[in-house]
Parts: sequence; structure tokens; C-alpha cells
Amino acid sequence: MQGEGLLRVTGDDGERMDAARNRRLLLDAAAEIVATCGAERLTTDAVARRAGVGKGTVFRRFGSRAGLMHALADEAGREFQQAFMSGPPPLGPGAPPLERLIAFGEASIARMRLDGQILRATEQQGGPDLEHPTQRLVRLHLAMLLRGIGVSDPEVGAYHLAAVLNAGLLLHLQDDRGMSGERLTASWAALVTALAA
Amino acid sequence: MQGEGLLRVTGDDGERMDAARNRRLLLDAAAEIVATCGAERLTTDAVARRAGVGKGTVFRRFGSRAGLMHALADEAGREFQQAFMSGPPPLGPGAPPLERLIAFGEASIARMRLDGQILRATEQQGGPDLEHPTQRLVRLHLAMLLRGIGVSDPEVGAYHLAAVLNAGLLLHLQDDRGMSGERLTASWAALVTALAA
DNA sequence: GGGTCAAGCGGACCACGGTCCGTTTTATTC
DNA sequence: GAATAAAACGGACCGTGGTCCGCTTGACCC
Repeated sequence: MQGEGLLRVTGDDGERMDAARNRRLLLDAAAEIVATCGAERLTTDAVARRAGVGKGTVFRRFGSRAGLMHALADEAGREFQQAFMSGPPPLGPGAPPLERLIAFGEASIARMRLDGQILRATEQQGGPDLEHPTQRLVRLHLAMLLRGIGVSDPEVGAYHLAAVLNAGLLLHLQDDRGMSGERLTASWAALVTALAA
Repeated sequence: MQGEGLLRVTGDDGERMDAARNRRLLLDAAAEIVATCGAERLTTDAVARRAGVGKGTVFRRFGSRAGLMHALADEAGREFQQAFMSGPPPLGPGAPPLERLIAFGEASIARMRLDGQILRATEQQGGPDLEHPTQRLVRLHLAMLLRGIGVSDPEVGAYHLAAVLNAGLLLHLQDDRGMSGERLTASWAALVTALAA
């Protein structure tokens, strides 16, 4: 039925079969390359070649190299996302806002070990996509917690905290400057605690 | 004299005459192009052509496009730098640390109007040069003020504050999200005031 | 002035991100 | 199954950042 005969809907979310297949092929190829050579060495040509598709397909599916990285990061971060939105406290709901903020920073910092490279790759070049859905979700969460501790402008505050937790900075401090995760976590805790007072 | 016959020193800072001349030509050409077309539209070819030198010279002098942008930003920011290091209070020395911190943020935000474009151009691509001399100087200053208000880890705190004041974020909030300078300034003031308490 | 040689120069060249457009696939309709 | 047209495909192509290397300049010494 559908009302109009011109509608072409097929895949789970309106994606044609070949399109969906190629998205998976590309994401898998990209993940392999990142695992093998590191995120910085990933080139769009290489991904396309490895996935066995044309280069144009990469850009059709993901818009840009950064878009591909974002998709990769979103897959890797889904678990984290669920943890802070509906997982157990103190990261998830149930704990007081300040504790959740501290836990959020701690988890973000710890997360860098695993997929910091990918996250950093999503940030650079053309400026971070501050309005990417995932980023917005993070800020929405932070803003809620900030509101919970009585900060006067939670929206801007969320941008501030997100900036403090950006992957480029965190990786730089840990890997290049040799700062321990504990030190960064402590500094973060001091920051948000001060905001709550 | 000089002790050794192999030393070739000429310009003010050990730069050969032609090299110094070309640096100026390139900086002037770059400034013109930024003023005409905007910082994003500046290409290394165009700068070289306009300056009447080869493209290789751009990279010999500045290392990369980002390096050229840094040099440009440093020229533009020299005034600001002197203002917070040795100018009149509350930005310069003489005022209490908290007031200086607030003034620093306010000045940084106001500065975006003028050379935010160039500053943003120095930040993107390959990740910000967090260890560029100018950045280090800013952080050194912030760390001193943070120490002055009793923050426990001023070094990391300075990285945090610098992240909050980065040009990409500030321009995004002002230009893309339509936030007023006053609002950003207020949020900054609340942040550093909280840290001081 | 003439010789010496590190420093500087220039532009051909390369790699990579991103675009374009003619061809192929796929879902749908009859 | 044949027809149809929207959607997707692929790879040649382009612009730009960055490198390389043979040639030139100019500071220093005599």
C-alpha cells in the first residue's frame, strides 16, 4: 500500500539491500585497518579497496572520512552510551548528579585506552562536528547533570565539559605528556566538585 | 670572530637575508589572502604565487600550512600577549588572580571577533599543536593564576581552561549557535569563580 | 675580487580527500 | 517475466597539502 507507488523502501531503515551490505563491508574493512595500522593511517582508498567497492561508495555512504570515523566511533561507543544512560550507578541513573559527573569523566578517560584513536580521528580536520548526534547526546547528558548540581548555565557548561574531555586533549596528556589516568581523573573530579559547591 | 669559521650568521636571528625577506613576503601575502577570502580559503599555492616565491619556500619557512597560520596568529596576538603579561590590570599583573582569570577569558572571547578565523585555522587538522610556544605560554599564565586561587593541580587545570577557550568552540558558540559574548563570558566567570571557592 | 659551500630556492611530483557522471543494480508495477 | 526509474555503484578526475632534488644565492675567508 504505502499510499504512493513511487516509494522505494526495503532495508530495515529504508536502505537498499546492496547499500546496507556495502555499509557493513566498509565498516568492517575500516575497523580492520584501524586495528592493523592505526586510525591515522586509514585512507579512504584503502578502505574501499579492502571492502571491494569503489571509492565513491565510501563517500556516498558516509559523506567523508570523518563521517566514516564517526560511524566507527558510534559502534564502539554504543556500550558506553548505554552505560551512562541506563546502566548501573554511579555512571547510570540512581546516583546523585555530582557522583555521576565524576563517574562520567572517569569512564571517558578510561575509555581512551580502548578507542581513543578513533575518537580523536573524529575530532580533527574541519573542526570537530560539535553538532553530531553523539556529541549532542553527550552534552545533553552533561547538561542534565549540571542542572542537577545547580549550575546556572548548563547548556554552555556542557560545551565546556565536553571540551575538557575531548579525545585529542586526553590522549595528548596521557600518551605525550605521560600523565596518569588517576591524575586526570582527580583533576576532573576537582573541577566538577568545584562547580557543585 | 665567533670562534669557528663555519658559522653563517646574518639576519637578526641567524636567518639569511633572502630568507628573512621571503618570510615577510609570505606573511604579508597570507595576511592579504586571509583578509580577502577568509582563512579557510587560503591555499599554500596561492600564498606562494602571491608572494612571488616557489611553493617549497612556504614549507621551508613554516613547515606546514598550520605553521604559517601559527606565525600569522602570533603576529596578530602579540598585542594580546603583552596585555596579559605586562599590561594594566585586571588583565595584566596587579589585580587578584581570580579577577585576572575572568578578564583573561573575557579578552579571549572578545578577541574572536577580530582574529578568530586565524586562530581556528591553527587548531584544526592534525590536532591542535598543544605544545606550540604560544599555547604553552598561555597555559603557563593560566597555571600561575590557578595556583594563585589555590587549585590543586594547576598544570592540568590550565589544559582544561585552554580547552574551554579554544577558538573552534568559541566561534561555534557565537557564530553557529548564536550565543552572545556576554553569555559566554558569564559562563566562564562562573567556572573560574567556582574553582576559586 | 674570487673561491667555497651551507643555506635557500623552485616547481615538478606524490598522496589523499572529495566530486562527477555514465553504467549497473534493485524494488516495484503490470 | 518485462518494463521502469530511483538508487547505488565505480573509478577517472580534480584540488590541495606536503616532499624532493637539482640549481642558485649569498655569507664568509683569503
